[in-house]
Amino acid sequence: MKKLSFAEENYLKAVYHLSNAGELDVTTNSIAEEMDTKAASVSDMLRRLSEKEMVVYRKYQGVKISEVGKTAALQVIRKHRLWEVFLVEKLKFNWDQVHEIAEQLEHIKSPLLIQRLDDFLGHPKFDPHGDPIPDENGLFKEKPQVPLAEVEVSGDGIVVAVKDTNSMFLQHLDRIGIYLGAKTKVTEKVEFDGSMEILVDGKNKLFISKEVAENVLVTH
Amino acid sequence: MKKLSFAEENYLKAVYHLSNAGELDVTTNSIAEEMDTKAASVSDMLRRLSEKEMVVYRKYQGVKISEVGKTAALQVIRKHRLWEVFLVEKLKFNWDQVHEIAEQLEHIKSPLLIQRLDDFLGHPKFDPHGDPIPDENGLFKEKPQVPLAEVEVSGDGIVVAVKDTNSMFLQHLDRIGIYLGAKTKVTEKVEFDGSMEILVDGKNKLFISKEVAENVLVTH
DNA sequence: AAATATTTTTAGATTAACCTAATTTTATTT
DNA sequence: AAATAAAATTAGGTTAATCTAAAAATATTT
Repeated sequence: MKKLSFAEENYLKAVYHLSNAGELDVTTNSIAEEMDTKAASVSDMLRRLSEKEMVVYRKYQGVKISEVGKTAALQVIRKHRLWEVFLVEKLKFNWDQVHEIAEQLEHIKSPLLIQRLDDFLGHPKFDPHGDPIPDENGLFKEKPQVPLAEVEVSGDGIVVAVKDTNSMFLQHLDRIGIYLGAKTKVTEKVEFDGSMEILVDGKNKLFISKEVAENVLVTH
Repeated sequence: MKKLSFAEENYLKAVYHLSNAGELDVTTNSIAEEMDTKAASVSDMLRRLSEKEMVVYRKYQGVKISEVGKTAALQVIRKHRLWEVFLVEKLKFNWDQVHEIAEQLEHIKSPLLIQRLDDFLGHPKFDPHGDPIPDENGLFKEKPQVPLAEVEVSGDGIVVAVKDTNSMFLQHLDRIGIYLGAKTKVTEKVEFDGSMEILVDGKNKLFISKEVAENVLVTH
């Protein structure tokens, strides 16, 4: 596996994240939006990543990350998250200050460095945002997923799955603005009917019913 | 002062080093050799660095680093040396393993990161090879350093730096028992080949070649 | 199923950083 | 001081990564 450029690593990471760990196909436009570039640039890069067999690319049909690509993406993610731990635990940064710096540090190439850093940090399993840190083989434990209904008031979460997948329910989620990856904070819980008030992405206040709260799964 | 690319920073650093801290004019070929590129590439880059007023460039006459250029170079050198201290002191690397990794880390852009790293390391004044670490303003104190080769017979010294930092040389020093901080006494000098006999820490008698004697720097 | 809109790709430019080959300038010999 | 050698620059090309504008493919609406 020849080594990737910074740009290639960044695209791979974006594909990995948008595909929910490599499960779904990802569209050109969603990558362009995520990376703040133009669709034309994305098409170009996908062609190149495809030649290197990092993704499986069918024109006009979107991309899926390949097994090699997934391994490469996970190593970059591993480095990113280990550096974030370092910045918060050792250099006393706040968790909201570390992302930008880790975006740079994640591209440093030295397997030995990462091994030593991991040792130095005591083999942490989660980064300061609660995201799991893959090991040298790209394996990691997912945080347990809980229904929003079980989250305490003021508890944060990220929507990672839905229990019920019937389309009426999914359409309802679309309509009210709940989607995979959305950040949630429970702001109020109503005892008698199981409904709740939540804040989505720190800005959209929503009232959701017990039915919804029980079927939206978040990490916490 | 707009920010520089990795390549620009590397060229600036090379100019700074080759000019003996910005004193002398530097030739195109010497830069090409130092950086392992072609003279044509160097000319190209010098033109660009000159437009950015990082160097004073007169065609066919060589370059001198400008005041802004010197400041920029010193900040990169500061970062390089702080990261080297981190790698040796915290991550337990040997002094011959850190240069390559620090070459990458030195380009990370975040003044706050460097400030915090400096705090974390306890404001070291010298890197693992004995080279001084410039402060935020680019100032540093040099220890008066002389090559062992220039020390008189019966002259004492303490090893404070090495001129050559390639890892083969450093490993050789490790093997024969010369390290930063070692006390030296020149016991005999051989005229015809420049080799010498020294006593390390008052107990280990060593024969060292001219090459070694010229590349080990001591205070006296 | 046609028309329209949206998404994606291609075509063609641009910039940074490199290269080789040719040319120009400076230095060294004879 | 010519001739030759060495050093440096320019000319012109390449690659990665971007862009805008045009064309093509797919999706949606009427």
